[in-house]
Amino acid sequence: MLPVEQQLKVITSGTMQIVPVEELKAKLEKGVPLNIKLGVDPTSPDLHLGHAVPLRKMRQFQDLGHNVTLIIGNGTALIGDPSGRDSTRPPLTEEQVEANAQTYVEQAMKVLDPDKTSIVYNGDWLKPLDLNKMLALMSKFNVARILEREDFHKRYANNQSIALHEFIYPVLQAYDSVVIGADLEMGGNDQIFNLLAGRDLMRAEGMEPQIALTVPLLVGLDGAKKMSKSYGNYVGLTDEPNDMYGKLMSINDDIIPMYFRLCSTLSVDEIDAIDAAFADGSADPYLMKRELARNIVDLYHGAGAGKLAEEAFDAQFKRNEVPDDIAEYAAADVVELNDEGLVYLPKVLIACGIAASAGEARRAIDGGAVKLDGAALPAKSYNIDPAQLASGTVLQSGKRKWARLV
RNA sequence: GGGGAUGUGGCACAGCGGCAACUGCGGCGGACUGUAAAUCCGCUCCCUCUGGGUUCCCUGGUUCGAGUCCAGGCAUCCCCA
Repeated sequence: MLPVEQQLKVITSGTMQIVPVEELKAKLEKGVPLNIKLGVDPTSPDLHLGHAVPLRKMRQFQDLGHNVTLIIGNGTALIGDPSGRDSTRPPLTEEQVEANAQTYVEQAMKVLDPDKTSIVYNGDWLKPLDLNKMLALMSKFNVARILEREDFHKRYANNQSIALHEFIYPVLQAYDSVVIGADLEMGGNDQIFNLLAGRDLMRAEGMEPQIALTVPLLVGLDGAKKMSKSYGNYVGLTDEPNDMYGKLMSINDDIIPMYFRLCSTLSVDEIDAIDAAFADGSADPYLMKRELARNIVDLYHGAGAGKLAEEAFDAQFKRNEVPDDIAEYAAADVVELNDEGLVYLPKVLIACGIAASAGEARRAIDGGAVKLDGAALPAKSYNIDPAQLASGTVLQSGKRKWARLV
C-alpha cells in the first residue's frame, strides 16, 4: 500500500468533509485494507454522473487497495431517506426495489472494481429485526438530536409533516455500519447526519467508530442546479457514447475543472495541474473539454469509445456531415399524398420522430430549422412536392434531429 | 377546534367581466461561435392555420360573454388553540 500521506492526497481530492481526518489517518497507518461502505437506496433505475461521484471515490479507495461494501438498501428503501427532503418519500414496493437494484449494480460496476466489491442487501438483516432489538437500537438515539438536523428542523419549523418512521431511517443506516463493521462510510454532502449517526451507534456498541466522508453534489450540465433527471441536466451512465460526448461538450467552461475532479479517471496530480492551468489562464477550455468528454465516454463505454464519439461529433457539428447512425423510415409508410398530390410535411416529421406535434413542425419550418438533404426550406412550405421526399432523402430539424427515408 | 390566505401554461409571477391570456426564467430554432460564454432575432396548448378547437384546481350557477362574479367541493399555506 502507498504511504499514508499519498493515500490521503487521493482520498481528500474532491471531498467535502472527512470527519475526523486524524482518525482516518490512524486507521490508514495500520496498513491493512479498510472496509469502505456506501449505502444506496435504489429509488430510480437510471444512474447519472451525479450518482457516480461517490462511486468514483469508492473506486479510488479500491485502487489504493481497500475493500468496498456496497449496501443495497432494500430494507431502508421501505422508509425512504428523508435527507434533504421537504416531504415524506413515497415508499417503494419490493418489486421496484428488486428491479432497480439489479440495474443499479450493473451500472455501478462500470465504475467499481468488481473483484474488490462486495454487494449486500440490508433487508437481509433489517427485515428480521424483532421488537426487542428495534427498541434497543432506538434507545441509543434521542429525538432532540435527530430534530437538530437541518431537513427535519426545517420541516418541523415550517409545520410540514414528519412521519414517525422517518426518524428511524438514520437508526437503520447506522445499524448497517455496525453489521458490516465499516471503517469509513461515504455519501453525498446531504448525508452527513446519517453518517455521523453510524459513528454514534458504533461507539455505543463498543466498536471503533467509522469515519464519515462526504462528496459534493454534482452540478448539472446547466452549471446551475444539481444534476438530476427531473431537471433534464444530466448525463446518464447508459447514454449512448455520441450523446454523452455531445452533452459534455455543452457545459460551461467554469465547471470543467470540477467535472475533471469529480467524474474523470485522471490522476489527482493531473487534475491538480488542470486546476492550476485554469486558474492562471493557460488552459485552452475547448481542448480541455474535449479531453474531459473523451475520458468520461471511455470510462462508461470502454477505451477508444471517446475517440470514436469525438470523430462522430466533429463530423456532425464541425463539418456538418450527416451522422451515420440516423433512424430510417420507409418512405411508403411516412409519406402521404393529399388531394392535390402534395405531401403535408409536418405529418412526415411527426412520423419520423422529428417533431412532437404538427404545430411544432410548422414552427420549425418557419424558423428555418428544417432541411431536406441539407437544404433549408422556406417558411410556410408545409405542403411539398412528393418528389422532394424520395427514397434516400435526409430530413433534419436543427442540428440534432435526423431521419432518412428509404 | 377557531380564524385568515392561495390555487393561471415546465417553473416564477401578472391579469378593471370581452384572452390563447402580461412579464421573467427555462427550453427550442436562427445569426455569431468552441453544440462555452456574451449578444441579437424568432418560436414556445392542439389542429393542413389570414381560420377552427380545447385551456387558467373541480362541479354547478349568474351573464350575450367568466381566468376574472356567486355557491359548493378538493388541495396547499399561514396564524391562534
